[in-house]
Amino acid sequence: MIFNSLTGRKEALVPLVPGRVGMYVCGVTVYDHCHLGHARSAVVFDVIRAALIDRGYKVTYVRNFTDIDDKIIRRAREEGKTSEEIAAAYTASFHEDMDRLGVKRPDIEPLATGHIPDMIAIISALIEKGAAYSAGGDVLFRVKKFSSYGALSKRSLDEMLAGARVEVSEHKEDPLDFVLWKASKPGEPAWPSPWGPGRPGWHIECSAMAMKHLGETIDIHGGGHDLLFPHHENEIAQSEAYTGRPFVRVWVHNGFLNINREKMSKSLGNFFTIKEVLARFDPEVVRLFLLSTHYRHPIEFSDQNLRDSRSALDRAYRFLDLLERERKDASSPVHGGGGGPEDGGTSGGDLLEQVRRFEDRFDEAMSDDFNTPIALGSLFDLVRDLNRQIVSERSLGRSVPTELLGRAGEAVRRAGRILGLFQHDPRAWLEGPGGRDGDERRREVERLVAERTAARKARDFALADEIRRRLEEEYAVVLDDGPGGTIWRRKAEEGSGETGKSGGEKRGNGEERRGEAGKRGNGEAE
RNA sequence: GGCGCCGUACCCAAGUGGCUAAGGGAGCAGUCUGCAAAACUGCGAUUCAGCGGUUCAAGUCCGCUCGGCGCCUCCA
Repeated sequence: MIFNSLTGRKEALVPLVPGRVGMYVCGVTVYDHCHLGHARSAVVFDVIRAALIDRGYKVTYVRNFTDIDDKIIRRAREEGKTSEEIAAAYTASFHEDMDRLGVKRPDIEPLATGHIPDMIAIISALIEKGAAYSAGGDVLFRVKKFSSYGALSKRSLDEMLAGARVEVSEHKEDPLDFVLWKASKPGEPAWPSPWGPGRPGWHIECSAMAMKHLGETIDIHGGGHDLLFPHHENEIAQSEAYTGRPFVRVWVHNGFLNINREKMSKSLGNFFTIKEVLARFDPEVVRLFLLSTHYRHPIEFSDQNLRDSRSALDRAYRFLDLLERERKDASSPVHGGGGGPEDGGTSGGDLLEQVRRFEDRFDEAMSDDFNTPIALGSLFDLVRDLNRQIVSERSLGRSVPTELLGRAGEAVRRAGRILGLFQHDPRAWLEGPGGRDGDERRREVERLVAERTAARKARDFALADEIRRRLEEEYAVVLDDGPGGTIWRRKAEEGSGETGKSGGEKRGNGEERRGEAGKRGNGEAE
């Protein structure tokens, strides 16, 4: 089941072509670095795509770049560069962010500037059909000609007019009409067209790119909730007026990422870039955080929430590490841990049952409108259940059959592949980042641990404790004496501070606020 | 002004008519441990913003009130 913004309820996904899903998601306008709100959208649809593939669909995922637009032009002018240079730079920045977040590349990443002829073709056809008109070098869509306008955003033409915030331009026949083609001013980037040099309006590019790559009717069209109106409403109008067929079967909109209860956005200036966040938190921590709330609900960005996610992720990795160590122990002759495959016993049966139950619950959750919070809940249930089993077997002098340990680990890893989590080796994750000094640090830690083990053997606990203290203070390493020897892991480090402390103070100046300052809450209360 | 969303324990967060209100984080206590850590066990909402209503049964449906937010303009 998948929630469709158009119908307002969950529906079964019925692709146009059985077994294949065409999915288009509105990408970003490449005029600046992306903030965490953009990351949410990308991660959400990354997971949706993976869940669909897991369910056996052949998915074609298209996500565009808006690489020509007023903001890009403005930015280029400010920096004395070309629009192309700006677009290229921030496209690269976006890719870097996505790669770090483990967001897989879509199958196709079309550029608006690469589809100008397609847009012109659509616009020309719309004019012929009387759905659009040219005026003063612009081409506008005649909204009143499209009777079902407002179906997606559930508002009537009258209501929209009553809103009175619609820009009334001199060329418009009607205030609600929107631009398909925009005449360029001298010096601005321009493409030749039947209506003179100009550039595409924002909405037409998505229609053109979606239809070009996925056909006239696409199965899933997604984007942030803020795109629902007018962007997606306009896409529907122009596309359906053009083809006469339904444009999209299921509309999917992700909720906002809030900060201090407000939407994180460029125009409010209350954003943290993905790079800023990743400087303080591991990408998987960020992903877990983003997936811990259902994709349609708002999620609150805060240091505390990120730290909670880090703790939760550590718990999962500790569990995965335990599985692997148990496996080694059980198969090592030294331990002779009896847990051969035939040792199944009663607990083995329970355990297999628990793993299966987890798989079922996980799939069920993901199938129910991609309910990642429930999916994660089922995962942590499994963690608790298996930890419990392992402890109880241990107390009986036995170990859990290695096959089942492997089966459990695989189940978690499969879930992790869909969510983009648990992609690290558990020991490497727990021990902390390697890097240039990593090996050096590791050797030193190992040496101290061995030294302490010797001290413990000699029952020199004073020295052992001293070494532990040193490891914690100098290496931020915490020790864990277990039946299989001493293991160590990095202490959950405190974030380095700056970014999160302010907790979303608005950025005072910044170009984003230009002309917008005071739009809200500028102190002039009535 | 129009349309819409949200309000669940200290924090985060599922649950959308019916078993004891998932799960994570934090806290406290216990088991284990030379000491720790982890893990496990127990404690923690007789209650789901408030008030009415529908129903045999409501956190879940309806109405009102209070509080927060979003879209209507570029925005994931």
